[in-house]
Amino acid sequence: MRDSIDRHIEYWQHEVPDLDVEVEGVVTRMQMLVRHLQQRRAAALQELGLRSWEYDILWRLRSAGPPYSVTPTALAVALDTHPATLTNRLDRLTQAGLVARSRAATDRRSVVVVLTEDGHRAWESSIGSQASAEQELLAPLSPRERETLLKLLRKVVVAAEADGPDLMPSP
Amino acid sequence: MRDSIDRHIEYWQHEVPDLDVEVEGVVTRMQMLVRHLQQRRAAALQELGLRSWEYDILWRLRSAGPPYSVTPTALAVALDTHPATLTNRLDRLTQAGLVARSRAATDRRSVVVVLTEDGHRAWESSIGSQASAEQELLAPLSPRERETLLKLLRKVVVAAEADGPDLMPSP
DNA sequence: TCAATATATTATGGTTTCATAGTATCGACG
DNA sequence: CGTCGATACTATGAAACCATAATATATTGA
Repeated sequence: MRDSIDRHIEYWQHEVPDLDVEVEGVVTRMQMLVRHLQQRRAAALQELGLRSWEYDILWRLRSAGPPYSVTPTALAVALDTHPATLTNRLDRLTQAGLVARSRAATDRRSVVVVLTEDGHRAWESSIGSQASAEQELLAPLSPRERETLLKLLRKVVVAAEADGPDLMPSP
Repeated sequence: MRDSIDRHIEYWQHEVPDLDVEVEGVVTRMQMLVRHLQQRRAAALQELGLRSWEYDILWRLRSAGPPYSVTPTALAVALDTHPATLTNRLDRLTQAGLVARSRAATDRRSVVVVLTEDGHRAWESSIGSQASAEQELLAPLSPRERETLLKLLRKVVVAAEADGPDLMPSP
């Protein structure tokens, strides 16, 4: 069984002979799958009136656990966005009533962003569609295959983290 | 052996009990690996005075094969960027002397973008670092493991393409 | 052939993002 | 204590991006 990536790599071989077909095949498929999932997630969120970046912020706050508060700096690092961009986005989320800012008790330079009740509701209404999109993507694999895939990816991640910072930034 | 994604998912379970740990583990790792690779690629390109989007366009033109020409519309689809954004970027690449525009012979509504000699040189100077970054990432896997990973990913891609368009847009 | 519709690209204006600098607070050290 | 450097966030202006519409050419069908 072949897919569009097979066809492309076969085609590229004419142009770039010293291409590692297997490496390219793995990397390109991961890129395409991530992009595909992003598009599906964005479409599902749009139905609920949310943008991807809005969901990402809500998700970060939610996964921080009670009291569901994170500083803008931590959010900027975790979401890989410019601090000034985050200020703008938090303004808009505040405007929409999904988050609120308040001064940190311990360090008054800091601001903490917290989920409002509306924010919790917005997140809860969208988490289901997000999770099911991911499950749908991996549905063609058997439980055994999924486990194998997980182990292989973990091996790659472990090695990548051995000589560098975590790939998963902490909130 | 555990990685940062294991730690995070374990943590999330407290907050989101009905989380499919395995699905989340696979999806999150693919996302993180793709992001990591993008950052490494961008860093390597910066050394050569190129931006990621510049490389992407050069790569698309190169992989099109002789005469290394593609229309802006095809590029916009393949690179998933807005046509107007592409116009702007082609302006800048033309300014830099890496590509040139000319009217298509068969359809004079169309424009074809071609690689200049400088464009070819720029691409050739960067392809090596790109390929080696990808190989480095997958180095921890044995040939057998890489093959397994490839097959599993292909299976997912094949299923995703069964009820939709190709994940890999054609140039 | 000519009108009508479709296609390919680019120009324009509004929104978003980014780089820089500014304000306020904290911590360390004399 | 008081100054100095470091940290946390945000305001400002520049750059990039996107949605829309405009221009030019092609294609179709009387």
